[in-house]
Amino acid sequence: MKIGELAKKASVGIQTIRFYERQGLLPDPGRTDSGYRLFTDAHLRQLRFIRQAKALGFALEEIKGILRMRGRGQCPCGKVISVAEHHLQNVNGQIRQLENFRRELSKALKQWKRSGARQVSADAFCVLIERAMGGMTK
Amino acid sequence: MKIGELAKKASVGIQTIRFYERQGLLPDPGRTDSGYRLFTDAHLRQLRFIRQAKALGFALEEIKGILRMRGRGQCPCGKVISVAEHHLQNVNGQIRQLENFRRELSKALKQWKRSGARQVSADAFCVLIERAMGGMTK
DNA sequence: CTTGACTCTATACCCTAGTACAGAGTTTAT
DNA sequence: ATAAACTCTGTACTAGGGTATAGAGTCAAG
Repeated sequence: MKIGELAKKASVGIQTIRFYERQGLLPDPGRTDSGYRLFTDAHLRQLRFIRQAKALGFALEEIKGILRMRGRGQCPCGKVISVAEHHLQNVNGQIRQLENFRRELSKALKQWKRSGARQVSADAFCVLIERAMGGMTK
Repeated sequence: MKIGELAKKASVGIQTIRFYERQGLLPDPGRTDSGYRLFTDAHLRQLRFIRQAKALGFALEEIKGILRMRGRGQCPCGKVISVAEHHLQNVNGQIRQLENFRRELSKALKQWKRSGARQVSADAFCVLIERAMGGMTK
């Protein structure tokens, strides 16, 4: 398939595909005689994988590393695991922070709405954020 | 206090403080006769607030808006609330995604570790990410 | 009174992840 | 055969959030 079709199927822009190719995130597609890129379903799968991993918070560089390892078949070292574990740490931290914040925020929103919400100062909001951060490691 | 002391107390770089000042996130500090910035404890509190809000995922522009509202005392409109609600939506989505991913990832990590971990291919990791994304809205 | 640490402005640069545009060539539908 | 739609390369630009450097002035200790 040509680049436009791939872009549509993966819901990304054409420029983005060429950008990923330049960054080494997508393998060289074949070309027609006239130089048009010709992608396969494997490219589509990989492109979707990239977007998914990105949505989970992986940086393009990390994704590239993972793809490189995958390309070599079995991974002889614990690198995949350490990448995953590292990310898991971050994920845990983020979840804790966000949950804390959500709890405080939704509590405050309810109260504010009940009380007419006309007296909500941004100051109260700031205090809320400060409270929501309380007990955080970082 | 001078900029270096403030930087230390808030654990940010000196450049960052000047950057925030330029961006309108910190009010004009006073100056000595020779032009050195002189910050107060109020600046320190505000700077800490900025870092906290940032850690919660607010963009500098949003933080600026909140601070502007706080500066005007009471907020006459529901703007503070709508900022908060909007962010809460995002937070909920992020938490759901991350929890899903964490569950899958930690499960897989345990299995891999038990089984010697020498056979963990990056491919398995990719499959995991694909599974972790399953049932996601976006 | 000099040396080293600190601060000033201004400008430039970094990274991440794209997005846009110009100008040329190619394919497809009518 | 021609216009619309598509693709190519290369370059430049964007936004967000800083970080670095140069060259000059200032402050404190010995």
